[in-house]
Amino acid sequence: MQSTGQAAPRRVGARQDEIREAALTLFSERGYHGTGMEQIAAAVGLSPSSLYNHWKSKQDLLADIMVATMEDLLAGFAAVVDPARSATEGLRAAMDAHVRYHATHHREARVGNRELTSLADASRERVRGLRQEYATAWQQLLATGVEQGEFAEVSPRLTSFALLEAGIGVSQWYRPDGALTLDDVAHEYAEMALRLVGSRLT
Amino acid sequence: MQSTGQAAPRRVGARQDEIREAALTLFSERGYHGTGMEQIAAAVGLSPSSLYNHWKSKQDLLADIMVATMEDLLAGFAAVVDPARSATEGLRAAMDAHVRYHATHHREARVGNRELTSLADASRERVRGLRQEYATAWQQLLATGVEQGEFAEVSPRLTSFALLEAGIGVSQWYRPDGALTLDDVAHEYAEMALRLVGSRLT
DNA sequence: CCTACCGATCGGTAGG
DNA sequence: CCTACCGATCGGTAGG
Repeated sequence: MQSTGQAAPRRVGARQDEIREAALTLFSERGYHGTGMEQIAAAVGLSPSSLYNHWKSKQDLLADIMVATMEDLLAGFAAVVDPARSATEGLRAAMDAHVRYHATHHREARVGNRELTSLADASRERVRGLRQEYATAWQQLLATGVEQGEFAEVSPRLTSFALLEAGIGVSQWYRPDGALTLDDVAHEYAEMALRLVGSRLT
Repeated sequence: MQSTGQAAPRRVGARQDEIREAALTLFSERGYHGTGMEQIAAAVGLSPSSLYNHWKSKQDLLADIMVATMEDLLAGFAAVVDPARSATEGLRAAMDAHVRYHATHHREARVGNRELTSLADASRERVRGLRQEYATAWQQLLATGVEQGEFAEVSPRLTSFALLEAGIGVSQWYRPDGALTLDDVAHEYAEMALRLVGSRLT
């Protein structure tokens, strides 16, 4: 929780960010248990013991990374989905943001999706709660579209699971220097989402 | 590779299977690097050193599990997709099998999707090759449907990524004692697949 | 299949 | 921010 809600004037140290960044890369490549504090230290040019001047523990680094990831996804959803507009526009915007996030944050996506069981109880429950919040927001968006007759009679639950998972998968294959631009991919997936729910406003 | 291609008359020991089973459960719960040989031994009531009478190494257990998983998925696809039938029937059958596998093998799905980087070079390349083979089979199935005008003009690559990922996701939430039966889920996802490609034969 | 044990590495602390 | 070091645990082997 060191990266959010810090109203104190003393800003977060650059070294702290540097260490977090190195940990994020290594956790995503080798997994939490496959990464040693010594490797993180080597990546930033410090001795292992010096890391503890910036972070309480290895576990704290993981918790900060995973909580921030879910908060970013939730903030992204809230920023682009306007409840005053149609469910079609909401779904298009949500899928666009969801895919953009995963295409540009493959390290966060990888860690977020494989290390839930590596978290200590308290932070695991916190991350689980945020994930549930995100899933519920999607499900409600789809339920609204179905109720208002804007979407076909699909299952909001199954459809939201399928769309979320498909979007997360983008983090596994998207490359900035590939044939498809970020705009292309985000647009294609948003169109897929509207096709899957059978939106009548497209 | 101890579970496949064993033409020798001496059959695979029950103990070997027992150990593999325990390793699969533990790897899926705590990850490969988060699991110790001592925990696997405790799960089957042996001392850690006795495991080495049945398996060469911890790494060998992981390789066997991950290779077998991909071979099962490929065999499942080949068993249900009949090239003589329509692309629509092929996609329906492929998605049905894909979802059934993931709903009933959540441990294998979890390990398969998070431990690729924990594999030693040789087996990692082997698993990567099998994954590529599976992805290509799906992509070709979709390309055929598009070429023959049976599906809409979707991107076989992106659509196959989305469908594969959505189906894998089922392993994360499906419960045998839940509201939806295995048949329900497999059927719903197969319908989603046909809707996503805009099949004209439904 | 076990006891006994190997060197290596783990996350983290003491003390300055 | 470093050196020096802690106890614990790691995967694996020797020998019977």
